[in-house]
Amino acid sequence: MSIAVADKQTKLSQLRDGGQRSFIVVRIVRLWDSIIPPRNIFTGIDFLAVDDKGFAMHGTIPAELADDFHGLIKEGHVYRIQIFEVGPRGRKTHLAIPLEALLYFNVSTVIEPIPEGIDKYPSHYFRFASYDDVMARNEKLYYLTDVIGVLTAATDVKSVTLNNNRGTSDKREIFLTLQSGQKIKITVWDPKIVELDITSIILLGYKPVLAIGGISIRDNQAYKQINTCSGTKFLLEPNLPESFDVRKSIPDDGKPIELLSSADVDNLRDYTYPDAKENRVQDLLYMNAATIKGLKFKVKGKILRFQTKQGWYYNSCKDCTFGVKKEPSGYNCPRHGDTSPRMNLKVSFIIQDGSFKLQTVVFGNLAKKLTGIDISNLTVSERLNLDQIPAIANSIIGKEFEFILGVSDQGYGPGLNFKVFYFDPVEQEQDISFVEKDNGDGSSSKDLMPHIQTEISGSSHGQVEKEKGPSVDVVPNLQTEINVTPNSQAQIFAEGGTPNCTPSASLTDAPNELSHRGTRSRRHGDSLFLNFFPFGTLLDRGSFGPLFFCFPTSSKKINFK
DNA sequence: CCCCCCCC
Repeated sequence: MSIAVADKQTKLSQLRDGGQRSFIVVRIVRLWDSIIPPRNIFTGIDFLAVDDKGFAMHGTIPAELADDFHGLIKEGHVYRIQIFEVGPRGRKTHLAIPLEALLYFNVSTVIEPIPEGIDKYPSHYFRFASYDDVMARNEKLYYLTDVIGVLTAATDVKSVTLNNNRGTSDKREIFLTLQSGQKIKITVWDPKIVELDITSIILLGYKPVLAIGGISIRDNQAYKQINTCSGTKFLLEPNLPESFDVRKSIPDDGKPIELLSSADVDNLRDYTYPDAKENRVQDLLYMNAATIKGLKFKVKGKILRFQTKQGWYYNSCKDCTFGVKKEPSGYNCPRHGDTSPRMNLKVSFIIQDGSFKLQTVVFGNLAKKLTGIDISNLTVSERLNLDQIPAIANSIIGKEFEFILGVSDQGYGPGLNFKVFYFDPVEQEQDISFVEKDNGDGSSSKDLMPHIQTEISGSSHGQVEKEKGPSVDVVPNLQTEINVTPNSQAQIFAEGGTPNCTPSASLTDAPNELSHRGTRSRRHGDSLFLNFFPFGTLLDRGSFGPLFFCFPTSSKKINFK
């Protein structure tokens, strides 16, 4: 096979929009099938390419050409690429880096591996965001976010029912402590769940440093929803300067990652409402409901009494929490159509701090935890007694709690009504408290990092922000790659370990790597996980049991504050 | 084909 020789090489930073006459030489540092959830639509093969100047570009191989190039391009390898196009993408979203111009393969593109003399090509490219960066970002940003931190905890896998009859999707929450000491919760969606092999990570026996490239951040009302997407890449114990910074700030405590119950985490708003402002009951009374909509507040108060004039439960759809009423045709849910009703707790109560009082409402499972009311255990007469709350609830009268509150439009009548998003009993003796470090600027790593990309001047794509320098790993092949082959769960390679611990042993070598195109056929090994860790039994506890426990040996009480 | 829950 003979390949026409383009006359000259161009560096990525010099590329202009349009068809390219010259060739480029780049390392493919990330490579993924771009798949849009929840219907798993395959839009093409995307990649992140870096040249020997440390300049990065997002590239894409259109879906029609994917089969032609699939076997020719592998993550971690360096290629000479000739005859391609440069330009923006129609839908500007989920790009790996803040650069609007992409590399586009076309039917004439020629790609040749460069086997030697490739040490100058960085093995990784990250632009790690600080906690404050993460909190400032949302779906308006067209590019994805990279983070690095210590992986401290993970939940079991839970199936989520999507809106608008779009089926279900599996998720697992993981918790990352960033260098500043602040924690973020990241939702890992199927099929990324198998790429972060939690079983193997537990077996490490310590909490590892984890770099994550390409997560998307959304504002979901007041809290940050941080999701994986098809472009997300996990790197365990990466050989990066930032790894050392993170480890220096967050020393190894010698314990494996914690396993949390997804049900509990869904009610844990310390993570999902990190911006909740501390306030007194008194402060909230002077606020304007219209202007604080969506905001969350952290307040302390005692439970004065219940308000049961409008009952302590409502009837909801059996499959969701929409309220349903009896119609001539039966019960009808806007989401699930014909349904049957079930009782759902909706408990209104007054909290007091000094002489100031606040009307609040708490729903569902959170209400069950707060009040101790278990609807399935009630007698018929208790259920029928709409204006008298079951006696067990009275045990919390007079008790003090810290609440996460937000204005509710589901309250009782006009005026300020607050919905409870989370509560935590205020106890005399605190057991173990997580000590949050003050939030420094988290930028010490910046000084150690080469600023290659930002030093490039006269780039034709002036969009690269000066926010952070790139993190460039110039020592390839030393970091542990997470093995993504579904049936090799127990394999995690140690630093500098096995010979197949090379970038090429990553995503593209998994035999069924492309099998999820347009399908939902892939299953992960969750049943194995659940067999190992019987969450249901361990976590079936009273209202105020330990929030978390550490598998497998200890069952300590931890207050996340 | 176009980026997933978290409602009441």
